[in-house]
Amino acid sequence: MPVVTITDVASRVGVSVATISRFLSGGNVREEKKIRSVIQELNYRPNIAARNLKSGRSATVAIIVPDISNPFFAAIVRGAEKASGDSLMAAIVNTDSNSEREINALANLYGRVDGAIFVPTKESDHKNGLSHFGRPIVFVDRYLQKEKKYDTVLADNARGAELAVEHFASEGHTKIAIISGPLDSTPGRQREEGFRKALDNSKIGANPNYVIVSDFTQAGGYAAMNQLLDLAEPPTAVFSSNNLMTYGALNALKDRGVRVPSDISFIGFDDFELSTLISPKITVINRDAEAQGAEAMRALMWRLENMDSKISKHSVIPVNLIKRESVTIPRTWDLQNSHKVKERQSQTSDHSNNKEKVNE
Amino acid sequence: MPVVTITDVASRVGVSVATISRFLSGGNVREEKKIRSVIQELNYRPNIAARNLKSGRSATVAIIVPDISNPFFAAIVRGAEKASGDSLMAAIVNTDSNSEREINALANLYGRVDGAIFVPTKESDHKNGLSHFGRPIVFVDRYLQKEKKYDTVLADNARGAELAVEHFASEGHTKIAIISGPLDSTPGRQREEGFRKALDNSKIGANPNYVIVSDFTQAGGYAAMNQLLDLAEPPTAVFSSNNLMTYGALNALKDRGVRVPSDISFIGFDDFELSTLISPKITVINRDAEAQGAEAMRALMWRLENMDSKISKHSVIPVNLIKRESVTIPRTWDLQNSHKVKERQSQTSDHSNNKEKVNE
DNA sequence: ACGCTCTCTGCAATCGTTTACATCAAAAAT
DNA sequence: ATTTTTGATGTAAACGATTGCAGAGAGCGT
Repeated sequence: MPVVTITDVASRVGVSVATISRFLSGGNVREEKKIRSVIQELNYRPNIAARNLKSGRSATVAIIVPDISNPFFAAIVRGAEKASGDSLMAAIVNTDSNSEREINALANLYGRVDGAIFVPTKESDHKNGLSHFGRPIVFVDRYLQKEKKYDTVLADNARGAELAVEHFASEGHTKIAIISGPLDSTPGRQREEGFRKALDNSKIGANPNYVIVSDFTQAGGYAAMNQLLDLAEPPTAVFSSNNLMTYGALNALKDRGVRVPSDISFIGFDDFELSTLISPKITVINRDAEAQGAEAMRALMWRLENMDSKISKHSVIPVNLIKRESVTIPRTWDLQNSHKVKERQSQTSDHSNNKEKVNE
Repeated sequence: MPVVTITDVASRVGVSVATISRFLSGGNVREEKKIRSVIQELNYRPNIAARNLKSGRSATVAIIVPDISNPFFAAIVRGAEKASGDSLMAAIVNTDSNSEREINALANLYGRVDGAIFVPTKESDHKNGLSHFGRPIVFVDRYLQKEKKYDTVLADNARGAELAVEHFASEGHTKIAIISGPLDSTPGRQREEGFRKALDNSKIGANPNYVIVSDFTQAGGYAAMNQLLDLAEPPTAVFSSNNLMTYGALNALKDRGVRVPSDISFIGFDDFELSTLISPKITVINRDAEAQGAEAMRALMWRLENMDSKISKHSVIPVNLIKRESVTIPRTWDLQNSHKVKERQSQTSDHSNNKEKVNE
């Protein structure tokens, strides 16, 4: 099975290679019909490497995510793929939430793709890997704080946290805790900030004991929830900043025999497949992750067509509250003793060095 | 920022491009040190398209899976990526369990990758997409029955089903049902066959009413479990052929207030993240999916080095039973009435057209 | 001093496309 | 009938790397 090239097709049809090439790129040619049949007959496929070399483009983009098995990232990828249509092929790269692997991926991808959709693990600097990459990058869900020139498609994280707090508050909760993601990741930071800002606005005030900074993993959520339950005055409501920590937190609750929502109310960020299988069904903050991925792909495609544009685009995906069964009013005992929380707050608020960040 | 090519490096160092190229591919050159520093200084990166064109290889392989958000496939991918090391880059392609998208992926990948690890959705024929692809393919977890020449890395599916049946039987169950995957997918077919063979071997015999052929989705599992519960004599033990259907089946059980394991015993194929979060903890048949992915990558890499070898390799990944809390002895009532099942079996066994397949 | 091997070098062809340019026939305008 | 316009075509030069080939020194044995 010899490899068939454009030259073979040309000589078989009896025209020059230029004509075949023009046909391939949609130009008008006289022998269109014959060309079509010869291509079919010889089963000719253009050599992509040659095409890339000449054109300087690969018609491929990368989608770089920390953990593709996380349903949320999977949805982002799906949305992006759908939006890419036939014109572009998407190569998914999994970094296992490992910054080193991110840098590696960018290096490997250099020259192979025309651009990338990137979900970095941390907000901290990527040295100069990005400029070396030298191609458009759209940041989704997370971004690098120091890299202002790149397009971003983020969720309305602060608003999501706010919705959770408001919902808790409307049910009468005052002892509201957050299991936060890492503060050097965009959603972790923004949700934590939103959470505390919302508490301040509602005059409940943030209790630093009720802010546990964890790591977006199931194990982290498990440990964080235990930490909250070990407090002298455990919270009556807990907001978990992502789906994996939600799994862990619920696991901890179950292991300690704490019932949801009668003992403690719970809201998680990001809906998850089994949210309705477990009991009770979990109330969550959600956003359309597929739409977010699609928006990112559109942004990237626009950028590829407008490489020289200096303006950077920043889209925000709305969030919403899905009420299910994991939130109810606090237990009577907690209601009666809620003044204690306020006392405790005023005692502790002075050494709350987290507080500063809220006002940034 | 002009693109810097090998020529720029060569002229800067004061040698020919051939020398630079030889340095790049590890040859001995006199000016090694200077070349290194100039490359650094100019930030030269070889043009991959040019390299691919000349060499005919891309140093990239594709991993094509039906649903990357399924933790099982995610594990396969992770294992494969790990095994690939630095020499190869892996591009993941998601087909959404859609045969058309599979064909499309193969076509798009043509020329872009040196080979592929492929998890097809169905066992039925891929027309001639595979031969058009013209590069090594290793089939993992699933394969195409008509394509004998390709390497495969399958799980010991039949043995897995057998383990489940044996475990049920050892607890005294005789009314054992399977929620099977589609019979035109490898694991679906092999698990169903293993299930029935095991029942036959154990002299319990397969009851066709207890074989529900579903579709490997959560909704399918839900419907299938309901169908089983609607039987005049529901089974006392149910084996679900994959993780997604397990979710659905457990959901159905919960919605109908059927308790596991006191009312019904349950085993699922493939472990899943939340298997210990839900109550009771689910007993499963498991296999090391990462190892399976790694084995596939090794097979592919071997094949790439031995393109002309005519022998095809077929590896089988072992399975094991993870005992947790979802299996116990059947309820007394069922025990007492177990003879009824046998009556029913003999009544229905004559119109069991599924039975034939066992003896294939 | 001679030929021999050994190691490194540059030259130039090559991989399979795309595309600027010139060409040329046919259709349209005069 | 002649000029102009139109549209498709072929020629040939890229794109940026790799590699067979031949040559040039250096080292070494005789």
